[in-house]
Amino acid sequence: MSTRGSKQAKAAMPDRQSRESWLQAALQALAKGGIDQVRVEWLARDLGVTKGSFYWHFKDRDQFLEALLDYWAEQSTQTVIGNRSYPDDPPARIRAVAEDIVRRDLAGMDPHIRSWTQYDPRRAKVVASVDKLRFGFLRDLFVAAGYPADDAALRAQCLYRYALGEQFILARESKAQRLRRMHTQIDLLLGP
Amino acid sequence: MSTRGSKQAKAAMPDRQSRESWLQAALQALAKGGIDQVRVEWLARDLGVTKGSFYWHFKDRDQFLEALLDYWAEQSTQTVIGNRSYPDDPPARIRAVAEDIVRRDLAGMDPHIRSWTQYDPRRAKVVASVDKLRFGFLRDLFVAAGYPADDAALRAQCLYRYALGEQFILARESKAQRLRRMHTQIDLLLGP
DNA sequence: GCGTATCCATACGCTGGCGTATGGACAATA
DNA sequence: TATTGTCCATACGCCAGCGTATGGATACGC
Repeated sequence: MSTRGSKQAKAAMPDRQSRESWLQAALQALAKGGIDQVRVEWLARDLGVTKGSFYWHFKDRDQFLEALLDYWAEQSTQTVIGNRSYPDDPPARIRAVAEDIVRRDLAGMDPHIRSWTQYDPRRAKVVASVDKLRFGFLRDLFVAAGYPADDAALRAQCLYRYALGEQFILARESKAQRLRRMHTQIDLLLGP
Repeated sequence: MSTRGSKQAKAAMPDRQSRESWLQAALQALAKGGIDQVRVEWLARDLGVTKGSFYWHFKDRDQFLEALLDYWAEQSTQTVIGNRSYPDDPPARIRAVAEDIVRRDLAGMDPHIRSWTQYDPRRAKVVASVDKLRFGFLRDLFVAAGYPADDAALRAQCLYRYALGEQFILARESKAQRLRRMHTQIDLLLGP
């Protein structure tokens, strides 16, 4: 599947398939224990190969981590935006998007990402762009719901920060509880 | 100062002074770059001593990290609760506490702490207890503001998650902007 | 078949950070 | 002055994880 045809040119596609599998494995490791769980030899063991493969696909660990951050940015924006078809009614739309955020597999990754990229300007820039994109998406929803631009922005920021904070809490809760609380927050934001 | 008298017993107090300075330095390192910035020899360099001191005060790095987590828990609960004298009027009280949270030096530490302790049951337990304490404090404020227990709890949870999420955002904002947004959130929570 | 490109295995050197062993500096007490 | 206890410096062994060098395997084109 994918673009791995049989008669591809020589230096054209640098074999995305296996390259992406490394990144995927790294994301999983990152989600579990933070960035210091992303070790070349550990990922190799997870994938059932050796380091030889890694150093064929990537120059070194640093460059790999850069690629990993970009990969995360791509994943975490694509999955939130544009994927599903949401209802047209603005309030219902906001609720649907918010519920989708709660359900996301990428949920829980953010603490590790932020902890990792903080105080590294180059990396923080990538995270900031993701924030900007996700926030803009939420803001437009509030604009569509009829709030003036300033107010919509403020409400979107509140919702976004709430959603991020939700990922922090390690408490074992049912998804229903999280959804109920999320609805509480949204209902407040959809008020006057 | 403190309890470091001249005629203390032999094995009574294990010299808290210098022990705490190690923990303090570790907290600062943690705030900057996460838990993998907390390295024995790096802290020693920061403190102007050598590892010899560290291994006199602590058994090994693992035990030190346990102590560090407890130290953080102690700091981050004591600073929020009980320290200052807040106004008596419940709404004003909530605002004052929230502003205090924004101003805290410990702000920004939470992502590192959460990323570090996630998926480590023993450590997660410590963080959960801190959450419980801070949440309880906020909930009582809403109860004092006249909300029934269930509603107060829900609103406190919303506020707490919002405050945590605020620490995630790396965007360079003025403190005034953060305060204004915080007031927006609080005003919503103090509504019907 | 032969050459070439792609992808991975094996083996090795190297470094950074942990932990330990040992002794020295300093203060307090006798 | 001698002794004891507290705290730190120095020097070393050790290992995990990074990166490299090299060769083997497989598939494809000629």
